[in-house]
Amino acid sequence: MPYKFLSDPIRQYIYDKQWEQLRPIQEVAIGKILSTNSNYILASRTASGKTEAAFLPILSTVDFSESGIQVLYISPLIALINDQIIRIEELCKYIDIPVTKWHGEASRSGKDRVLKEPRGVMLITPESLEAMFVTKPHNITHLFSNLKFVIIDEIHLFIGTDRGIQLKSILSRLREENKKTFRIIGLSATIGDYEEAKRFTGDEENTKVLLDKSTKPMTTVFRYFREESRIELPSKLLEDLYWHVRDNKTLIFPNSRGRVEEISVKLKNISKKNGGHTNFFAHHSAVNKEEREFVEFFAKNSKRQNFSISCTSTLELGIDIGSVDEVIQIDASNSVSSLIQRVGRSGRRKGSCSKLVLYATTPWSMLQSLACWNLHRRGYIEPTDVTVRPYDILGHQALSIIKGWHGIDYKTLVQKLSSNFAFQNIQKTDFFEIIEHFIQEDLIEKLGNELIIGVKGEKLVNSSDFYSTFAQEINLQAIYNNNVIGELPFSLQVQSNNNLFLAAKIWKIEEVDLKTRKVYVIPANDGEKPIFSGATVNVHSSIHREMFTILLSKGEFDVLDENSKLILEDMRKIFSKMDIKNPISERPVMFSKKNSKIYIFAGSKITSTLRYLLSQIGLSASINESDGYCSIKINNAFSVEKWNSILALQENVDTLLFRTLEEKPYLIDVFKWGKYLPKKYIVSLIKQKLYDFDGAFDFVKTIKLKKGDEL
DNA sequence: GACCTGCTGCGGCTTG
Repeated sequence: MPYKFLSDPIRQYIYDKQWEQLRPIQEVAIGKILSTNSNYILASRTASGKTEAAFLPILSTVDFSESGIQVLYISPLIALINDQIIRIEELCKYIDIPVTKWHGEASRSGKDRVLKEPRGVMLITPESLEAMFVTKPHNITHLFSNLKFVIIDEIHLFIGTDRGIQLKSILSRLREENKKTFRIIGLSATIGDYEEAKRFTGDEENTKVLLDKSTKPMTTVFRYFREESRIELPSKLLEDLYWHVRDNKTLIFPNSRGRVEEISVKLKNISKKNGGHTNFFAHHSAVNKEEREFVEFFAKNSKRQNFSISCTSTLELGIDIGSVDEVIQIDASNSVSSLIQRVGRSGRRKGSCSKLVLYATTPWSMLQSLACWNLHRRGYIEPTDVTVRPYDILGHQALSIIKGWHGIDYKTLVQKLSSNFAFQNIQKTDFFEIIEHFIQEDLIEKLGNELIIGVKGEKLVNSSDFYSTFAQEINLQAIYNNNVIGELPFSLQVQSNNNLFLAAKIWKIEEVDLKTRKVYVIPANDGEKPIFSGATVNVHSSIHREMFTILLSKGEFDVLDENSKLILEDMRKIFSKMDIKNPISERPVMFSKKNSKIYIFAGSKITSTLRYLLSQIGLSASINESDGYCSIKINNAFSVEKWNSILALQENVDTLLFRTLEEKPYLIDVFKWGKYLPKKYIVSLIKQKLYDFDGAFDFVKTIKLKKGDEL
């Protein structure tokens, strides 16, 4: 019984909380964290008590009479820090240690207090740590040279991503500041690749995964309403949805900000006609922050009142909005991980179960939704793509180190970069090449053996934009009566006298001021959803493969409504004619004298790589939206010879990409920190991040194309 | 088809 190994004050906390027993992940984590010196990844479902599983043993074992911050909690979101600090402060009262939040919106006074007397626990974002390394490196030593534990919340968001590589580098730099090693505890409900998660600590050997695979019972319903137009949702779907949400607390996830607005405004209108409540909200990145916080507050504190929040992934993570009765997904989620996080927002109360409603408006979206749900049911979570050689973040961190040190010896910099575990797969010769290029480009200046920030580099490192790995989207601010409602993108839609939805309300645009990037609006009664533009969607190969498998199998799904069943039956009928015996090694191809269509079912990355390769052998190829992005259409006759000739490109991929970069120089803008690198590293980043050439060539080599129907 | 996340320093202002 690990409970007895906890310190007295922590046991008192548990007693006062009237917990009858510890959760499974807590039992295991307490035992392991207290009895070993390993790093741990705590993987268990949402609302299973992971935060306490980490903090209870850590607060039991750390000697807080020593000076310095000893426990550092790192979160990807400010909102999460603001929620967690309440729970953590309550816990820390029992051992009488201070808890400080440190992020861009945290108070100056709290920061000043902890700088005067560094002690206890700190909650921080990766960017705030980066900023401290760049502008106040003495504070890093002052605060963090006696760290015992680093806790990383929602660690799946960091694994393999740019932001995660930056955090890895920061952890590596923190290790340098500490004579004794600190331990790392990562928390997540959706880890798809445990080996990669272990590598995140920089000490794979000494990192263990504590996994609680148990799930909450979940009820699922599929609903199908065929789309009537490309722009608006079917009115019958909205009617059906309304009767579903009116007497519940619900979250609705429609995958795009425009749809979020459409749904919240239209549901509110339907509710008005039927005399229902008016608590229909919109929550996404372009809704003003105060409004979003109001919506979160409303959800958390509404005991009796029902509500319906239409939202994007802003409400996917652990921000505390309490529990909702039902989670509704409109058209398929693009990952299993995302679906799990969303479902986890319902049924959080003890004894209740998660309720999920999956609406679809096209056959392919229904199929993708079914595939995600089926993979989740089998306990599968897709791994995230990992950038193995992150040259761009390397360049960024080189600038960060030089700036923080106010100049550094050339050799010392290379030594620091090559011992940094975030860059362990990058060759030493590449460090030199990148630094030399930065010197040529005036990002770095060389004075003898000393490197300082160059003229052009100063502009970069002195901007607040330097601390993050992701780019800021530039929008227009929508203003009514001196209040900011939210943001609208630059588009033809944003013109005087146009009416648009924003923040679940309808507005008429009175004036657009492009200079100050402001749009002045007044309330209106009718309008349309705003059009936002976004990044490319990345659907993992496992989802496409599962879709194909479902199409070729005969298994029935009780969760489908009658319409969905008929749709699936129709799709299966078409594919049954294609003579595919093995969904793993065969794909259908359909062609006529003029056109052809190849079903890929191998994920977005391989599909777009194949499309690129086909265009490079002179074929006009496009990814087919009407097949759920699972097929490629070619405006030429198909021949096996042509298809196989793709393989001849295998040795020339770099040359092709160099040429593409020349033709389309704007492509490098995709990489916020990559655009300053020598061309060959940009080409490498394209290969690592945008495409999957190995996967594509492997597809051509191993997949047998079988002739299906004529087009 | 089209998610999300973060931020210093400084000048200049107001307020106690």
